[in-house]
Amino acid sequence: MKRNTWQREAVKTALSERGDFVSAQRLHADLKQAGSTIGLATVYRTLTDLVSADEADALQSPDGENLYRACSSEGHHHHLICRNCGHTEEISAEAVEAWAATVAAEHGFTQPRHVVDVFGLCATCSAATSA
Amino acid sequence: MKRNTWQREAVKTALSERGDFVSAQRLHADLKQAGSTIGLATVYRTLTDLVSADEADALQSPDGENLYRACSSEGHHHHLICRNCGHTEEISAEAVEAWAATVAAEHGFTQPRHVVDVFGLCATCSAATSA
DNA sequence: TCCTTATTGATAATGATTGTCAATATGGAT
DNA sequence: ATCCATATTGACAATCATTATCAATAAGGA
Ligand SMILES: [Mn+2]
Ligand SMILES: [Mn+2]
Ligand SMILES: [Zn+2]
Ligand SMILES: [Zn+2]
Repeated sequence: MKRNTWQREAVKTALSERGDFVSAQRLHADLKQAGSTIGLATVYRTLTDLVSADEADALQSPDGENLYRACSSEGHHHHLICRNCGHTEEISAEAVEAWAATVAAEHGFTQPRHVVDVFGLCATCSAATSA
Repeated sequence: MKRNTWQREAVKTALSERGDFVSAQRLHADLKQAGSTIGLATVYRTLTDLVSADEADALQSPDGENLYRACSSEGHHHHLICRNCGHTEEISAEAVEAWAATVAAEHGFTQPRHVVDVFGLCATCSAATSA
């Protein structure tokens, strides 16, 4: 009984068009800027739903803000993020997935979740920095 | 001109005795519980300082709270954390280190850093939950 | 002991996120 | 097409961790 609303579509579209990680606050501000009357709470709810449905990925910025991104690849995966320009590339990490599950089990931990992100300087920013 | 205060010592001691990751809020509550008159702002300031001085490790819990821990081991390592009671076990992950470096290089990223933490329910909390 | 000023802590302010709830809109049933 | 039960929305308040203020205090060199 999941209903289709223009609000949900608006969030999905805005997220896809952007490509990089965005905060709920900023996405809402941009939507309003473009003339939308969508509410902030709805943006939060929709983003949370998208993450649950594996249609978007979330991560925490160093200052604690939650950032969201429309994922092109299906299923669980991780990210390689440029800490200078924010450019993001999706990466699979099967070896790490297995490792996380194994190490949790070995220590008697259940319901394991893992946070795996790689931050660095992308090729472009690396070149600019060394120049 | 860094001055030594009993407040700073109290935080360092409390953090060391605990061993696991704690939030500033909880550490402050425990200190007060034990009779200390230390202020909350001071706990926050001291923890931030300890991290800067590499005397403590910090990480973000899944719900966005900042957690701190007095680290015994010097080198780079990761953690297996109970998201219910905060119990922490240090884990080494050589395979993950290598993987992170490799995947970064493959995408042209330089100066790679990684965030790798596993959250779950420890054996004790798992038993309590299922009971 | 004196004095400069780093440090403290009660309190207010900030800011992201979540809860509330009456009004609205969706989609299946009639 | 019309009804209707209820999922969804959005303005607003509430929560909660963290930070900023700033007057009072105390560390430690002179
Ligand atoms: Mn992704
Ligand atoms: Mn550690
Ligand atoms: Zn870049
Ligand atoms: Zn536990």
